[in-house]
Amino acid sequence: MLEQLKKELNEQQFDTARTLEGPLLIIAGAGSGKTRTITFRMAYMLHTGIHQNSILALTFTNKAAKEMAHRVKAITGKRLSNLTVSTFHSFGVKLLRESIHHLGYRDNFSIYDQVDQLSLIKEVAREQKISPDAFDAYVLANLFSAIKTERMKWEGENRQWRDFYASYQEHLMAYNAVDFDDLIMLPIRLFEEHPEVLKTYQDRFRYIMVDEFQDTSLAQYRFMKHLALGHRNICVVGDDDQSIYSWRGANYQNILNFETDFPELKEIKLEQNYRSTQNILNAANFLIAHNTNRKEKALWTGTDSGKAIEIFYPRDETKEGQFIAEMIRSFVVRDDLKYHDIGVLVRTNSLTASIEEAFLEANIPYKVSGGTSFFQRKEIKDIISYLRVIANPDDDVNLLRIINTPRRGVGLRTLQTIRAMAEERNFSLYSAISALRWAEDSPLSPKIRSSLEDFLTHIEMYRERFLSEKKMDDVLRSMVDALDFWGYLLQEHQTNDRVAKWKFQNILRFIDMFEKWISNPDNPKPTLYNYLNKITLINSDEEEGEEGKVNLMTIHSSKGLEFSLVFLAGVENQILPHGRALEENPDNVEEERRLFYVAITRAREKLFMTACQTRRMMREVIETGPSPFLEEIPPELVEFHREEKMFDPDTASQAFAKLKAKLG
DNA sequence: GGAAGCGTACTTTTT
DNA sequence: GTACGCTTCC
Repeated sequence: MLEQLKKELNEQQFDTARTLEGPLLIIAGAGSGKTRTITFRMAYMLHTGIHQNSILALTFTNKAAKEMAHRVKAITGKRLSNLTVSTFHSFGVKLLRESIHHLGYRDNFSIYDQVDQLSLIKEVAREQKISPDAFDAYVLANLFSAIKTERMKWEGENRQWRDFYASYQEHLMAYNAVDFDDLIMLPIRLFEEHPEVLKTYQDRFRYIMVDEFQDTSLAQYRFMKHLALGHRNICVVGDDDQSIYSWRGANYQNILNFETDFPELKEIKLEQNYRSTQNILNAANFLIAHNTNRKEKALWTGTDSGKAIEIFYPRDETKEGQFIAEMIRSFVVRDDLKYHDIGVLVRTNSLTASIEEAFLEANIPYKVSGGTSFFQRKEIKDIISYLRVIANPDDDVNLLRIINTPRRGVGLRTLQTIRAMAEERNFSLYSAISALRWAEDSPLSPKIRSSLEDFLTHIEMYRERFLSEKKMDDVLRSMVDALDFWGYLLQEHQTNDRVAKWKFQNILRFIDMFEKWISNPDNPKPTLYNYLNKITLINSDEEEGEEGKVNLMTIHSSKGLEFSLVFLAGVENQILPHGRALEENPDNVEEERRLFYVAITRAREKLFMTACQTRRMMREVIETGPSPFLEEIPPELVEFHREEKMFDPDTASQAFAKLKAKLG
C-alpha cells in the first residue's frame, strides 16, 4: 500500500497520507489534490488495520461528504457501511438520536429548518401579542442563531429580544424540536454536562478528520475539539483563501486556535496545483493577493500556460444565457467535451433562472444544485409535515401546517379556540385537540368537531401503521390516497390543472424516493424518524445517473468541485461583490474576493466570464457595470470582448421601449 | 366563520 | 413565480 501511495502522491501528499497519529494541520491551496490526499489517507488507515468504526470524517456540505465516502469506497473496493463521513450537522443528529435523552428531549425530536423556524418565531410572537409589524422574523432568526452559537451577547438594542428568545427556546423544547444550531450546540452541552457520554464517543472515534477547516465556526470547532482531546489524532485540512462562510459564523481564526490547542501539531503545506492551467492560476493568485489578511501561499503548477481567460459583455441576462448556451453547444460539438465537465457558476440563486431558460431553449441537459430544494416545495413539505406530526405529535409548527391542509374547515376562529385551550392547560395543540374532542361543553360546532375527530383518527391510525408495517412506502401511498391529496390539488388549482398534475407527480416521486431509501441494503435502520432527520438536512434530491449534464450552481456550492470548462456569469458590480454584503459591512469585500477566487479556481482548462450591461432584477431593469474585481486581474491573462455595436438595432429599439415605459 | 380572490413584496450565500 | 395579508364573497 505504501508503494502505491508513493506512486500516486507527491512528497507532501504522501507525508500527509501516512501520518496517522497526532494532530496534523494541512494548509492546502486550491486544486492541490486535498480531497484526493485525505481519501488516500483514509484508505491507508483502513489498510493498517484501523477499524472503520473508529474513523470520523467531517465535511461541510452533503455533496462533499458523499463524494469523499464514494472515493474511499472506490479505492478500497469495500462497502464500508460503518464508516462515518458526514457533515457536522448530520453527525450532530446522529449523536442526538443516541443520546438526547440526557438533555431532557425525547428521541423522536423534530428538526426545524429555516422555514419552520420562521413559523415558530411568528407563532411565539402571536402568543406574546407582539404585533407582526414590530419585528422582522428573518432578522430575529439571525440574531437568535448568533446568540445560540455564542457569536453575540445580549447587549444594547438586542436586549429587548431576550425574553422572546427564551420563549422561542421553551417552545422548541415543548414541541420536542431542535433547530439547526441545536444540532451543534446540544452535542457540546451533552459533552460538557455528561463527561461519561463524551468519553464513549472519544473512545469510539479515535481518528478524526475535518475537511474545509477554514469554514468551521467556533461552535463546530468546540464540538470537534471535545472529541479530539481524548486521543489527539486529529487532522484538519483547510485553505484560508477559500473561507466563504463567515456570514454563517465560519472563522478561519480556528486555524490559529488549532495551533494553540494542539501545539505539538505537524504542519504540511500542499502548494502544487494539479488542476488549472498557469493562466487561470495566475489570475487567481493576482486577485487574491489584494486581500490583506491571509497566509502567504505560492501556488504553482507544472502545466503550460493554457488558453486565455475570456470576458464578454452581453447586453442583458437573456443574451448572457444565450451566449453561454451557444458556447457550450460549440464546445460539445467541436471539442467533444462532455456536458458534465462544464460548470456554470453564479453568485446568487436567482441568477440561474435566465440561464436555465436558455438551456431549455437550446436543449442543453443541465442540473441545478442549490436553490429551493425538492423537499422545500410546498406539496412535499405538506406531506413531510404529516409524517412529522405522526412521528412527533407535539410538533405544533408542523401540526399548524396541516391542520387545514387539505381544507377541513378549520379556520382562524377554530384555531384560536384550540390555542387558548392549549395555552391554558400547557398542552401541545395536538393534545388540546384530543381534549376538545371529548369535552362536554365544547366551544366548537359539531361539524368542526367531527372533522377534527377525523383528523386525529387519521394521524393515530397511520402512526400505528408506520410503526408496525414493513412497507412504509405503501402506508404513505395509502395515506396520500386517504387524504385525497389529488382532489385537494385539483381544487386549489382549478384554473390550471397542469400545476396540480405536476405537484402530484412530485408527491409520487417523493414516495418513490422514500421507497428507495427503505429498501437500500446499506441502510440498517430504516425507520420513519431516521428518514425525517435525513431529509431535513439534505438540500438536494440528486440521484445517481445525473451524468451527462451541465452543472449550474452558486459559487458557494461549487466549492470542492472542478470542471474542464467554467462559465462565471454575472460578474457585475453589486453582484460580485454583492451589494448587500458590502452594505452590511464594507470589510466583507475580502470574502467576496475569496468567492471570486474560489470560482476561478474551479476551472481546469478554460474560463469564460460574462458581465451584463443591464440586468432585470425583481421588477426593474438595472444598469450594471462590470465587477471591480476584473481590474485586479492582469490584462495580459485576459481577452476582453467589448461590445462594439453601439447602434445595434435591437438595443436601440429596446432602449426606446424602455424610455417609453418610463414616461408612462 | 371559512374560503376565495386579489394585490404586494421578494431579502445572498447553506446546514 | 409565490407566499402572505387583506378584502370580499358564500
